[in-house]
Amino acid sequence: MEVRDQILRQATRLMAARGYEGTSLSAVADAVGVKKPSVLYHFPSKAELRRAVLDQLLSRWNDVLPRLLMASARTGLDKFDAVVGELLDFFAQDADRARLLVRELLDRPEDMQDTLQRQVRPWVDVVASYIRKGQETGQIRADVDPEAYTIQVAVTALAGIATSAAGGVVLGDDERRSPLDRGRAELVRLLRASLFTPGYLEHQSMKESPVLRGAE
Amino acid sequence: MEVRDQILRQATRLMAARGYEGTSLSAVADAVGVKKPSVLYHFPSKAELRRAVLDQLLSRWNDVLPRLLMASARTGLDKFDAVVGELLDFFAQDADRARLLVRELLDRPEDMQDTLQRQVRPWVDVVASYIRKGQETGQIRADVDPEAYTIQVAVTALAGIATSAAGGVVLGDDERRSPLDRGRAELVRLLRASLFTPGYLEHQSMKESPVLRGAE
DNA sequence: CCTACCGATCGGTAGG
DNA sequence: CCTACCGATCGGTAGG
Repeated sequence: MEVRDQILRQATRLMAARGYEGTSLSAVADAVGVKKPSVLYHFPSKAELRRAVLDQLLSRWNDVLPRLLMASARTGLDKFDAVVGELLDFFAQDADRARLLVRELLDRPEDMQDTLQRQVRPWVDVVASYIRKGQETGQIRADVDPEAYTIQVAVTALAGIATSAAGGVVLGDDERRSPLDRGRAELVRLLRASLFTPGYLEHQSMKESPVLRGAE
Repeated sequence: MEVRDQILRQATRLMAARGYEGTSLSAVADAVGVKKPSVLYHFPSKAELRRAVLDQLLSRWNDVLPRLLMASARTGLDKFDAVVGELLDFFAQDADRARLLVRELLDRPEDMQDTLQRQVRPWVDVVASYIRKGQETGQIRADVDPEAYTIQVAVTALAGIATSAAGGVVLGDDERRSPLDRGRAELVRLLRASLFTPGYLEHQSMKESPVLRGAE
């Protein structure tokens, strides 16, 4: 089992960096320290290896993200910033998987439709229902499209991480903050300012966010 | 010259859909209707073909985008929506090139750093200076980071188009609007609400946008 | 998990 | 712009 996990790890890393077509089974085998036929013993074909890598990615995110969001939603701090911050940190630390998912969306859009429908649609609905609660109590702007907003957050976070290796350099002349921090801070500001009503932002200063507490 | 242009067109289309490694010179030749050595007559290597495709992409965008932004900025309509709308339409109609650029950012992040620094950095500075003017007159929020906001708009627009073939399906059950229109409308709302000051948005209803007129 | 091997396809060249 | 060809590498198999 040790070798199988190593194959998955190295395949994820290599396919994230060079793409599926750009990653040979020999390259995966070399990275693990075995020969090519051993890779094909654990995964009967290259296509099956791709599927296993993607399955592991989605099951990991479906496992970790809910806990992470729940946990940060319970802290006493500014909850919106906490949740969005945790989300961005998670993607940033898991940059290889973020890149790999973007590649899959580009390589096989049709095949990914079913997968997204089953794996991420339920979570979009959960977040959207929180947004609707906030709209009923007047804390969230009435003109927010709950589902579209949620997807926008996910796509933006994903894209920001996936392209950060090259794109961060355009923001290059700030001495105090790294380009990544600067882009991240602006993204959090952008998402917050476009979600909450002006009155709510001014008077509450975002110290408490009933959007997330509403669920408890 | 006819064949050379056809090679560039088909290479752009194929590399956008399948990536550089997933696109063979034979596949490009077949799509054009010639044999592989003819492709290598016009472009001495596959790497040179890639470079030509990317060069054409960037020179086209550097040529078309400025005109497009200037033109839409002069109309009497809501200028912010016009400019952002034109930008999104342009990327949507040029989806192959948007996908290809995202792939290049993933495949060769280091090589793309120089290219971005030279080709897009100047435009980021131009847009950022307009935002600063809007901040001085109080129409744009003081806490907006001009450069980071501009890059965020570009990355988000690019990522939205590049992943729309697969991602649009998650927004699937609205009968009146297509998922793409819905995502697009929410993106425009999000960018607008996070840019302008609440007072300016309420009183002016965005009928005039001095942000862009400031340059005339 | 390995050695040895398979046909197919890759990018690229010679030569016209 | 073509035919003919090159060595290298690809995903995958046989057999142990």
